[in-house]
Amino acid sequence: MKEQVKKYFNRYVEFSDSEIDEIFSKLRQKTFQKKAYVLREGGICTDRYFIISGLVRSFYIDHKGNEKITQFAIQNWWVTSMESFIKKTPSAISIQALEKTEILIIDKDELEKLFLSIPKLERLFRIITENMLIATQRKNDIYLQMKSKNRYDDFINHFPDFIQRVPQYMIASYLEITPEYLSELRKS
Amino acid sequence: MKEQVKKYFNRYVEFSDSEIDEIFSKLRQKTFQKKAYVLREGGICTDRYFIISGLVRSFYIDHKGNEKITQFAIQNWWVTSMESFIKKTPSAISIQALEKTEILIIDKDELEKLFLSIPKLERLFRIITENMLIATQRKNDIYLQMKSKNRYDDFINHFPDFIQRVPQYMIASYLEITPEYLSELRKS
DNA sequence: TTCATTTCTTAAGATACCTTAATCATTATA
DNA sequence: TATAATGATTAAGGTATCTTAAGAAATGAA
Repeated sequence: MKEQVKKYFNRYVEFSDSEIDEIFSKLRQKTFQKKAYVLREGGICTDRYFIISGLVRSFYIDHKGNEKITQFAIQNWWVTSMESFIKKTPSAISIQALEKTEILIIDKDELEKLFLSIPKLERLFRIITENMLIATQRKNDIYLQMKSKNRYDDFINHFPDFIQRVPQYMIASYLEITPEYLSELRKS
Repeated sequence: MKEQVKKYFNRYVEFSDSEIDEIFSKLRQKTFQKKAYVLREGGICTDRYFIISGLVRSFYIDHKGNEKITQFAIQNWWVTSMESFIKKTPSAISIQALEKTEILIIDKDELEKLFLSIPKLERLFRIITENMLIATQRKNDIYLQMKSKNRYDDFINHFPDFIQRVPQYMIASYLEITPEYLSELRKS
C-alpha cells in the first residue's frame, strides 16, 4: 500500500524515501464497509481522504429531500468536503462508501505542518488541486450545455467501470437526470 | 497598483517587501481596450492574468456556433485557461475585455522559477486554486440543480454590480438560459 | 426457497425551456 | 441628425425533461 502511495505521489513530484516515510507516518488508515459514512453532512471536515481501493460517493440532500450525487471517487483519488475543509464550516455533503473501501486519512493540521517541513508536498497539493479544478470545470462546461442523452453517453465513455459498480439511479443523480428519464433514454 | 497587489497577496500569505519586489519584477502590465482579446481560442495559454481593474469574460463557441460564457472576472480575480495552461494544449476558451481592463501578466516559466525561490508564493497559488475550486464546485452544484429563475435570482444577489456592467444576454449565456427566456423570467 | 428490499421500467399528463421570427429600444457611428 | 448596430422583448409552437404512480425485475436476508 505504501508502494501505491509512493508511486502516485511521484507521478507529480519526486520525493525521497525518507520524505515518503515522514509523510506516511502522519497518515491514518481506515477501512469502511459498504454503506458506511466517511463523513456526515453537518460535521466539520478536518481531513482529506485518499482512496486506496474501493469506491465512495459525495452527495447532499436537496430542498426536496432527494440525494444529489456530486462526485464518485475510486482508487488514487482524493476526496474531501473542500468548502468545509478550507473554511471550517459544517459540511453540506456526506461521503459514503459504496463498496468496502480502504482509505488513507490526513488531518488538516498535520498536513499544514508537513507543508512547512516538505515544501514539495505543498507543490503536490497545488498540482492536485489544479487537476481537480480542471475536472470540475469540465463537468461544469460540458454537462451544463449537453442534453441528458449526451451526458450519459459521455459518462459511459469516460467511466465505463462505474456502470458495473454503481446503481443506475445514482448515475442518474450524478448526471442530474431523474432515474425514470434515464431509463427512457437508455432504450434509444 | 503595486499596493493593490501587495494587499491582495498578503490577504492569504505574508510576504516581505523584498519578496513582493521580486515577484513584481516578473509581472508584465498591459491595458486592454473594450472588446480586445486577452487570449484567443486555439492558442496555448502560457500566462495567468490578474485583473487590476475592469472586467473580462471567458467564453467558448459551442457546436451550434453560440458563445457560451463560463466566467466573468473583475478586480482582484485571477483568470486563465486553466486546462491549456496546465496541459499546454490549445485553449478551448477565449478571454475578452468587456470594459477597458488593466491586467498583470505572469508567465508560466517565470512563475515556476518564483515558486522555487519563494515557496510562500506556491502556497498562495495553492490557496487561490482551492478557492477557485470551491467557487467552481458551487456553480456546479447550485446551478445544475436550480431552475433558471432561481439561478438568475441567485446571480443578482451575489453579483449585483454585474447587472449594470454586463449586457443581459451575456448573463443569460453564463446562466445557461436563452436571452429570450431570461427576458420572459424577468417579467415575473 | 421464500419474503422483503432495492433497483429498474413503463406510461400519461404536466411544465420548464427552447426555437424562430418579428418588433421595439438603446447605443454607437457617420 | 440620420443610420446602423446592438441589445431586449414578445408571442406561438415545439421538445426535453419531470412528476406521479404502478408494476416488473433483481438482489439480499431469513
